[in-house]
Amino acid sequence: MPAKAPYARVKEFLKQGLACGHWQPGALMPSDSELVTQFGVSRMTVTRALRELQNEGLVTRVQGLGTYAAHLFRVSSTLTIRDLHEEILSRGHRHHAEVHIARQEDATAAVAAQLGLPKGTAVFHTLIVHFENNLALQCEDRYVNPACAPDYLATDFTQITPTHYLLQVAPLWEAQYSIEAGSPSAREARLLGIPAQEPCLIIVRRTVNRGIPITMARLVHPGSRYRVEGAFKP
Amino acid sequence: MPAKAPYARVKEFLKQGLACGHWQPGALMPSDSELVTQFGVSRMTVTRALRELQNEGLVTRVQGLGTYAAHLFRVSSTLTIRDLHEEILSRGHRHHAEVHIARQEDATAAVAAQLGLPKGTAVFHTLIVHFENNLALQCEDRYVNPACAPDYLATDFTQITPTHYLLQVAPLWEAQYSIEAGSPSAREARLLGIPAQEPCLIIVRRTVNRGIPITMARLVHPGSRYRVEGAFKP
DNA sequence: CAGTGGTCTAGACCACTGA
DNA sequence: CAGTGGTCTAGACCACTGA
Repeated sequence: MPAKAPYARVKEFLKQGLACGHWQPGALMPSDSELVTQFGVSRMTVTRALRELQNEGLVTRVQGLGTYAAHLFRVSSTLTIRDLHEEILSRGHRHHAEVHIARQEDATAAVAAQLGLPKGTAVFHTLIVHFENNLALQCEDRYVNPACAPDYLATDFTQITPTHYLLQVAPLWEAQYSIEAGSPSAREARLLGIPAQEPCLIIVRRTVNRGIPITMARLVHPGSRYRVEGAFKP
Repeated sequence: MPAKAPYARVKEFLKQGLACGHWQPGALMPSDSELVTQFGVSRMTVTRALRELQNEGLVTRVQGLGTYAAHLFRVSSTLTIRDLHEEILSRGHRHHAEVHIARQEDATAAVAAQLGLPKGTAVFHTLIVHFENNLALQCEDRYVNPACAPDYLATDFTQITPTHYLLQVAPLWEAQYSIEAGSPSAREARLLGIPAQEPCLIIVRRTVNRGIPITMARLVHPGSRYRVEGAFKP
């Protein structure tokens, strides 16, 4: 096992001090030059340790003032959103999809606004139900900006998920999403094969690439069959 | 406006190339030394740009081989979990809390297992309902490891939320959580003042500090009044 | 003014990979 | 072996803050 890198030792030292409360939130922490002296390393090394702590939200650095222990009232975590097909396969289960709608439509006012297009513009619309071991897991109602993916409707969605296809067409994404609990629409309940009053986990996601809206999707999951999990670490 | 820093220019250049598909996922990207030559900067500067792209999951670097465009099939995002009190105040609304339970109990087998304690150990239990402008927003059912917060029950929970208090006692957290849709229990429905069949967003969170479990909480929110939002960027 | 963090340079040594 | 990324050093100049 190789010795720990100096920047990692500095980082570890500071992290320990924060964890044991040696520096309370808001407290002034050692300056760069103090750490240089204390650890006998160059300033670049100290800087790297502190920049990583800053990126992790553990410290706040202010030019001219110093480095402060962060107020951890906002804890951020990494939530991984995966392609459903891949997620199901990784559990060792079978995935298949039923395509109920795959056509071009004139955008309603709401859809047009979300995709940044004039009302009435032709957009692609798909409605697909995804199954894990023959149990309905997700009803995916999606609109796509044709300018971003002109061949979208030529895809065989029983083989390739829209998410997978769109990631290939536009590899870099920005997105906003919301996660809420709600009731399925009558059609969604029928397609998912669940009672109309079953609570569902509903994710609404809007995706943008280089400022151009690509797609928006409403993903409805039976509450008893799906949940989002995550972890956060300091 | 100050000129953009050199490391930021290198990073921007690479990000653009990835966004426009110039480097497809898995493709070999320019080496450190090529970028040094191309941009006329020192290697530390190039390294910083690439390390940040690596931390963002956009590239993969392998010693001896090179830098590769990442496969973006997993997109990770930052989900911010905030202290509810702060969250409500930041919307300019009023927050108040009703404390229904605040006592010591003998841990059931399930609670003991989650907190890493023997069954029957004394633990702290609170049940608090949080209101935003007099509308119930969250029913918080929480168990706390007394070893981590011996004075927990002395807190006035109408003034200080358990989250806020525990963040002060143990500032650095690790946690696992799950988010799901479900029905409230009969008691939760009564406390929240909602129909028993209203879909709820349920967050279960277990928190650990330096390997020692601190607390576990079941947070139940009326689906019509609360949702989790987030964004991800490459 | 002295002290702070933000950033950069021009070198260096190392472990690693594949030819 | 030449080329790759991982990391470090010892300096430097700058913008910024508060005394």
